Amino acid sequence: MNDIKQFLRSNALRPTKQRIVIAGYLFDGTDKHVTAESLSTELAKRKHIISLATIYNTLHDFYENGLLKKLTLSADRVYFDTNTDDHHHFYSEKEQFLIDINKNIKVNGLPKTPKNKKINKIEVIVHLDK
Amino acid sequence: MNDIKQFLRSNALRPTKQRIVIAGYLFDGTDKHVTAESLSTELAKRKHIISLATIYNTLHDFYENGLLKKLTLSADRVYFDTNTDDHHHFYSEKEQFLIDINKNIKVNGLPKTPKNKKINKIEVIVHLDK
DNA sequence: TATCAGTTTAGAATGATTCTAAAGTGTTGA
DNA sequence: TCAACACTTTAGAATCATTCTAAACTGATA
Repeated sequence: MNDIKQFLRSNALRPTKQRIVIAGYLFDGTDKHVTAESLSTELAKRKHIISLATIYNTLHDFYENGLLKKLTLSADRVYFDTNTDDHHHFYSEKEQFLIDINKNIKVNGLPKTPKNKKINKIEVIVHLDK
Repeated sequence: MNDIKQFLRSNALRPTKQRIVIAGYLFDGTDKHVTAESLSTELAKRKHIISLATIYNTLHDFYENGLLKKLTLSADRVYFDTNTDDHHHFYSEKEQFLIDINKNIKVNGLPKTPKNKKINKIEVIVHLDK
């Protein structure tokens, strides 16, 4: 609890009740993939009712501070990943199935980066099913 | 024109005025990336006013028939690619910058596919800038 | 050429996300 | 300790890409 407060402060985020609850859930030591909706549902189960607006705000605040990764898996919703290490994903849109690939993947044969551009990240998505 | 009709028929798509115009634009021999919106704008420039609903319908019809690839680049809109070969992309969300990587990319070190699943496709997105 | 299934379309509906502006709350300095 | 203020939260409205609806239209076929 105080760890969480410190953790938020150290990321220049005021430790409000809501952020403490959300951070407590997200950063409990196990990797998680969430959407605004799934996070809301999960917190509601735990009797923490936080407005969707705040959930969106908080996910973005955490993302802006590098505490979450944003995943681009399908065009209909945004996923956030608590595992911020370089890693990739197996994904089945049909089944909303999403698992980390933590093994060291190598992408070989990339052409040179376009002029005046820098690579921000390389995302490998292994789509399952169709 | 008759080629286009034949082309559509051979894909079990009735060659309507609208589909002929859209196919004529999309499959003119140069690779293209479009969204429903950009396609609509591009056709309007050519004095072809086609309803957005039809543009969405047609893009999906073409996609379902394997004439287009669907790209998952950002969560706010769907991109379609006339290049249906296996290939990947450089992408800058900020600049709406999108180019094909046609070189033979190899992804090494993938773990084994989850039980009872089959890989549909592997998508590599090289994100530029942030 | 009449018929009908397949298409197109305007406009409404949907659903994720963002915005607004008013009320609430950490933080800080005295 | 507390006043004051900047930062947050929130309900509800707004936005925007996309899908749906159901009525009008049009290729294909006999």
